[in-house]
Amino acid sequence: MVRLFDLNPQQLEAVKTTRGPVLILAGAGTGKTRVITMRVSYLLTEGVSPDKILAVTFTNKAANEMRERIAGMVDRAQAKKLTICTFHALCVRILRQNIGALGYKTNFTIYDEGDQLGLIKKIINRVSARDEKLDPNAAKNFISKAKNQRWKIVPPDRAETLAAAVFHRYQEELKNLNAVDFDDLLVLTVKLLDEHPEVLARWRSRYEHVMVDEFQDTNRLQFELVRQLAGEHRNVCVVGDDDQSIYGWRGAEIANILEFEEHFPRPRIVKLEQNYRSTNAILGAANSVIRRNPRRRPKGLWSENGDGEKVRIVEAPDDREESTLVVSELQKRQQLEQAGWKDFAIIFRTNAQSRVIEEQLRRLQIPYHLIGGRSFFDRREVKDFLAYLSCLHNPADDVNLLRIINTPARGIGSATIELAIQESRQAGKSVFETLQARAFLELVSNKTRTAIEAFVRLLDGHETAAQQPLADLSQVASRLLADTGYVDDLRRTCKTPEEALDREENVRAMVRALAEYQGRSTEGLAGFLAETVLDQEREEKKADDRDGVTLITLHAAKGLEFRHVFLVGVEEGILPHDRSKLEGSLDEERRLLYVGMTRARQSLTITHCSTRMRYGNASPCTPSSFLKEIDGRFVEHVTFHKLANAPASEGTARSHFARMKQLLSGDG
DNA sequence: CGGTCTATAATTTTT
DNA sequence: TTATAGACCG
Repeated sequence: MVRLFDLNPQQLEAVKTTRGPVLILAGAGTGKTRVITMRVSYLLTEGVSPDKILAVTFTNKAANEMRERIAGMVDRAQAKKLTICTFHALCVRILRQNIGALGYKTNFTIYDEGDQLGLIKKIINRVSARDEKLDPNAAKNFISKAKNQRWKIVPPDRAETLAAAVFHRYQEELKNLNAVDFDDLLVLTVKLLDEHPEVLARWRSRYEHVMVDEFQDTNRLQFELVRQLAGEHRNVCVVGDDDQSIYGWRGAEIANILEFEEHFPRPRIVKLEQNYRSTNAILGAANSVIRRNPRRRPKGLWSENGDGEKVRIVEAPDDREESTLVVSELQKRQQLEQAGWKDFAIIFRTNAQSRVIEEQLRRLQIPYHLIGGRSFFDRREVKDFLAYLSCLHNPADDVNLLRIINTPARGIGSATIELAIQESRQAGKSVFETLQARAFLELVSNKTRTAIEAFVRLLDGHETAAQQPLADLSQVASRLLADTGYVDDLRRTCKTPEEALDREENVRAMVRALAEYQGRSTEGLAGFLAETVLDQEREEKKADDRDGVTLITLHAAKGLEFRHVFLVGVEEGILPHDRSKLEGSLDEERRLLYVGMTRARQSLTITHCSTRMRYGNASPCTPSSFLKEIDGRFVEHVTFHKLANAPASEGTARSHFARMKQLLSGDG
């Protein structure tokens, strides 16, 4: 049953306002997730049919969590009928049914960013003259930005820039390949609903209530989609916090939340400001920083958790000393409070900062858990594996074919590949088809021809095996790996045996994932590939339940909380990052600091250095200008010397003392 | 063709 | 410092 009596008045209002547009401004730690799940349950008790409710999130993780929490509150059968998914998954669902109207086939494949880059490189080579060089990554960003702003695709003859020409070609090519990229999922869905009223009508009536989580992260297209789906009945409830908008560089439009009323007039606006996470010292400090941002919805977090210890700001001589200090402070606290390592997080702006800290933690044999960095799915061997599978599924997929055509090296070099691409373009055929064309084979040397023929036979054979109705796909995959000698090659090319072992294990994990998928689905290779592309949840589950200190970037830390937080490297140039000044996104950097600060429940320590090793040499550093903005009442400046020599810092000793007192008074 | 060497650049990363 | 992309030679 829905336990409404647990909610504070604002939360209650958010839950019970079920008609018309609602904007819930949910500050950090204000029980947002509870409000969303309760609201869904409440809708059900009001008699709304579960299949009329749509809840959209950004990540699969968030969607899964929401689903689980709701499942624990309501009838199982009802919970199953709710639509809880990411924007992208929703788009796939819509497109799989109706993309035909846009001239694509319903079995389109989804390109991830790697595939995208591969295609762009191919096009740049073709379009641009030798003297002109265009950075493929820059082109990719340009294309993504253009799509998210709903630019019209400019025909190449009228394109003012090379980038625009590449954009046009890219889009053409994608359609030929019957492929869509991540952005297209949104672009095409919005286009579809825009141009086909009958489709729009169908999806509009499908959902009577639309909820969106992390609304501050939506981009223009996502907002447009929400408007299309909810524009008529206007039962739309968006939840977010403009102060935690940190993905502007990815196209998130903070204006969506700031100017919500313009698109959904007269909404009910509910501010959740009571924080259940942190002490008032932490909240006061965080409030004083974020208040400086010009464009935001004013709000202030408060809590009933007491003042707590002051936020400590420490200056260290250099980054190495900084790590030593942070790690030893952390260790002291852990012992004093009998805390688990899981209670601690060290948060930084850039991944590179984690290195020195890791060294320190390793030296003291403190378990830790580094989040992010390179995603599992960005690993070379994982991508190769998926590319092989894609080729089995669809050999006409040039991008994936080119990825593995000479991996491991099998005697098909760049000159041959170049020639094959050219031929395939002239003949209007896929590269794989070209490789089998007599005309093409006559152009290459005997040796190369043999290599190509062997490659074609290899793919053909396994493709046939994979297409068998009852094929054991994981077995086909293992055999393919063996036949290509991929694993042997992996071992050979790795510098250290550990690396080889690690990579080998990654490949095995993919084979296992495929077996697991086949155990629960009948969608075959296509289904596995689509799911894998859209749910690249990192393989960190094992590490998750092990005890350990969390090392994490500010971005990745959003949404998490820790008892004790160390925010390191808070220096001008790092936070705010130098690049942000060029881009004029200082506000977003301030929000990053705000997000970092509000992760802490009990204690927050901010450190900065006088000198830092940057790219191999020492460079002087000054404290972040944001630090001056923190209200002095909540701060304690601790000198490095004092901290380094004291057996326990003042703050720690005080909290220890408080704890003792609590124990003695018998209510601890 | 395939390995090695040198130049270059360097946030953040939900799908 | 380090990763990676392109140039260069065997």
